[in-house]
Amino acid sequence: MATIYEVSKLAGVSLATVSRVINKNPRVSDKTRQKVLDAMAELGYRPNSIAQSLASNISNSVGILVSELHGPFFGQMMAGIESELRAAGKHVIITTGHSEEDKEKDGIEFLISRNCDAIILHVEAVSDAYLIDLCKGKMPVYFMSRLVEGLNDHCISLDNELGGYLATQSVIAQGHSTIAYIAGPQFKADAKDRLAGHKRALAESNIPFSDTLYFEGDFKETGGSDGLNHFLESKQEFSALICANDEMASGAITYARERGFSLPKDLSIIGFDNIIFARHTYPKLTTIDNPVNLMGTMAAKLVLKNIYKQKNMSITHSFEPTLITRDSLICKS
Amino acid sequence: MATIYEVSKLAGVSLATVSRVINKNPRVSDKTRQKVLDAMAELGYRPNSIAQSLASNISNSVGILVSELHGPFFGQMMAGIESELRAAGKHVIITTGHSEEDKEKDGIEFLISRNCDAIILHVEAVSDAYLIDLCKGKMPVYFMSRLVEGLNDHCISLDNELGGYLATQSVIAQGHSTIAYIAGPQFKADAKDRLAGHKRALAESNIPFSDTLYFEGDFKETGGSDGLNHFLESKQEFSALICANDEMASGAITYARERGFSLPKDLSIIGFDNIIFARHTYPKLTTIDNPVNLMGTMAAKLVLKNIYKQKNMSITHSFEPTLITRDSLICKS
DNA sequence: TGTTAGAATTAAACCGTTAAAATTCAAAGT
DNA sequence: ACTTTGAATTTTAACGGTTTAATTCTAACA
Repeated sequence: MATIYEVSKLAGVSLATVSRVINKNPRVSDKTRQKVLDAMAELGYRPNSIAQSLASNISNSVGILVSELHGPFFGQMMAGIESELRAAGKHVIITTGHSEEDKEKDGIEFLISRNCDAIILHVEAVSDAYLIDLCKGKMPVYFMSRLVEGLNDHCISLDNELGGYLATQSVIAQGHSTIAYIAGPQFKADAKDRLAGHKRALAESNIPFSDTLYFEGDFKETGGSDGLNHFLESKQEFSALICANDEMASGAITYARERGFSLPKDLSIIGFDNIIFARHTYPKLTTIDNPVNLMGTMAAKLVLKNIYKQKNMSITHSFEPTLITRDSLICKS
Repeated sequence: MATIYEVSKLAGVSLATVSRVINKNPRVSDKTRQKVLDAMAELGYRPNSIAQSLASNISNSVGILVSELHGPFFGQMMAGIESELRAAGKHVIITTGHSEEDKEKDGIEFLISRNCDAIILHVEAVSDAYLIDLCKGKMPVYFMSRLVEGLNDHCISLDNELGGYLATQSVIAQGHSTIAYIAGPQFKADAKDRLAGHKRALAESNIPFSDTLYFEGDFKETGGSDGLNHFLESKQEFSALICANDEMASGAITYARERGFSLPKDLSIIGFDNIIFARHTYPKLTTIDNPVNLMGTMAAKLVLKNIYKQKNMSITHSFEPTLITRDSLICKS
């Protein structure tokens, strides 16, 4: 690959001049600029962004850490961030944390060492204290789907407690009073908040929270089937099932039918997240919308505004979940 | 962030010695090594991988270009590549091409300029000629889900033609003879190959291919509903519907039910890819398995073997699709 | 014609690391 | 005691750019 040096030689100008035309610095005459441009074209020159990054301390790329690369939730999130950033000519460096503390830290270190201009994190295993400490460093850090105490400006978050409340309230509004709940892993803040919202709605209607109608799932399809199986084995009565995310709800729906249920007649089910596939279950899944794609673009806008100094960026830090009514939740018969 | 220079000063040794302990070069005495290690710990030193990359021309990261960040197909693919590479201590830089020629080229340029040690591409819009040319360059390039003429060693591919054949053959084996087909975008090689397989199976059974039972979809849910709607409007008779991927099949299933179909009785449907959600449609989707996650790990192994010189890597370049029998395809009544 | 301001350009230092060549050092061989 | 040898270490020059300060060039003005 041709270097800036070869370009400068061919064009008969200095390195600095070539650098200036690369960076669209106006302090170069049209004549000279053209000479340089021609030379670059002739050599097929392309700036080495590693070298640029080292010299200028700007990489035009922002680091992203997600828990997983697959799954509808992270897919939408990454897509939201990337499209917004890409439109502004910035690139994205993605790595994973797998919801494990060590791997999350490792991923963060990697992004920092890659000289990103900023990093956007979706971390679940790492402590608030660690994050607060991290924010004291030189690298600008932003958080997706997590509200860190005192770092509100750095967070784009969803009111998961409200979402959890909304889900349960909707179920109660349909006349259900024996309600099973499959939670997400409780070390994850969003799973915990959703459960808290569930409990608040329950309390508000004077329905006691019952341990026997509670199951901690894994946020995956198997969590839904395992949870439902658990409840069924325990011979509990319940007319509605709340799942802390749509994947578990899908698993539960499929498993319910395997166990001979007719849905939604025999059991009402509600999910959370409103993933694309939620409208392709049968019955179509009633769920709580989590505008994760939008939140992704917002996180991107946040760094565009703060780091790349773009104007006219209005930022919303906090998002509210809404109920999406479909077919899987009906009146208690 | 502390630099190697500060470490060397604190430890009282030269830059080169510090560099040697960073790189685990044995040519340094235990005593000195310890001094350096202590200094690094005290300063919280972390090598700047940008500078390392510039100096050594090795980045320990491999670039990945996918069409989209969301969607089950790419999710599985990225996850497969990443997990294998991560286990070997390598990192991944992901960017997107959005199935558009310009963006694909732009993404490739970005990855090259980032000094990746190799790049793995899932490109759809760019021509074979361009790729052949690209391979002549200095950057090692590998292709996912695409077979480029003469570049077999660089490709990890699925026999899509066979998959298409398999799907149609299975449908015919169930007694169907009026078969509608919703294809993927025909500028994509895999979509074209799947269609070719479909036609071969048809021909083999002396069933004529009918333009009126063909629809070119977009590989998304809407492609399925639009396609089915198109066939329904045209008052064609057909007892089975083949979709070139599972997302379109899901869309078709949902739409069929909206139009009052009872599935699978009124219409048999088969998909392609075997995405996670295929088992959560109702009826559960019969489909063709596309081991894209496995292919991802294989692509990673390929670069681990060729670029990072790891031993004991046995590579499979070509994968075969298999039929996954579930509930959405039944005998013609 | 001689100044001079301002624009265009260049030279040189720097970014944080690796690596080849040069140097120091200690132990072994004669 | 004096090389020889090989390991440990340092020196110095890359890597491919950016950027500041210094310099040259132009053209306008008195």
